[in-house]
Amino acid sequence: MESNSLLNTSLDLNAAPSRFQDERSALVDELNRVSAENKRLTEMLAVVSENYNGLHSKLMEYKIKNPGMDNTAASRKRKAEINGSGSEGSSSDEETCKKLREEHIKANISRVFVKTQASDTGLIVKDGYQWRKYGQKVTRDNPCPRAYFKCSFAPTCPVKKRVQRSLEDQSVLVATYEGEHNHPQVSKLEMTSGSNRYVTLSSVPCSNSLSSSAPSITLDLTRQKTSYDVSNSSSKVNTPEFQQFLVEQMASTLTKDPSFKSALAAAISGKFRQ
DNA sequence: CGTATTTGACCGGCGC
DNA sequence: GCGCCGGTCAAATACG
Repeated sequence: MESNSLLNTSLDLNAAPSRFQDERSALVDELNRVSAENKRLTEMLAVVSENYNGLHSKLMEYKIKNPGMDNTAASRKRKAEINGSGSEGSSSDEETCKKLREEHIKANISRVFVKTQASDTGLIVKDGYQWRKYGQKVTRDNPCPRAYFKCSFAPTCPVKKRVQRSLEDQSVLVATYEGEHNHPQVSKLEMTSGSNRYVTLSSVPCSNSLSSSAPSITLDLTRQKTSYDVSNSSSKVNTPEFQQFLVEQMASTLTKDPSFKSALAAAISGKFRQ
């Protein structure tokens, strides 16, 4: 709103032609509209995050109170292990520790939806870490092959990831991370540069730590260059008005993008399922 | 030549 | 016990 008045002031001083004036007022209207939309979406996201955090903490409480009540496919194995060791009653401390470690790694599973360009057919998700591919498989539920990666620091770093194209939107890559890195990122540069421009839509962590389960949406703004080329107007880009305009336009573009909406919906429904 | 990727073989868990 | 399926291994191949 502040930028609005600023724009109007400069408009009067310059006594611009009416066509230019119309263009400006249209842009200001658009700016106001996307500001409102952005505000609304931010509020919605805050509500969703709040609900998720509440549900997640309740789920964790419930799991602690009722171990073994989890009926997901992933936990069936664990359940069998618990039952098996219970009936035998002879598992050593070493085995128990190993199982606990494995469980801890399995608990730190997070899913990340990554929007790629339509022309990008690879299964590479640049996340700042270095990965070594060790397998690829076509699964039953999805005709797109699933790629298996291990962290390059393995076996020191036990983290694995699976990358597969989304069944609903094949331009969206679904990366499933297993475990936590015990070393810093190899290159942060890889996350923001390179031939691919990614929009990391959402991470859906399900670790036991609440602090790490806070929802995050990371936008790679390099993508916007295609729509809003500012390379020839470097004198304008430093003004707060223009920067806000850019931010608003980026937000507007994302909210209008149907694939963004579908991926966001998938991420939110994923959170609720968990 | 060393390293990364590909791809068919193999293994273990699970349901019937 | 058998077959299916997802995950992993490791030899072959590609690449710089």
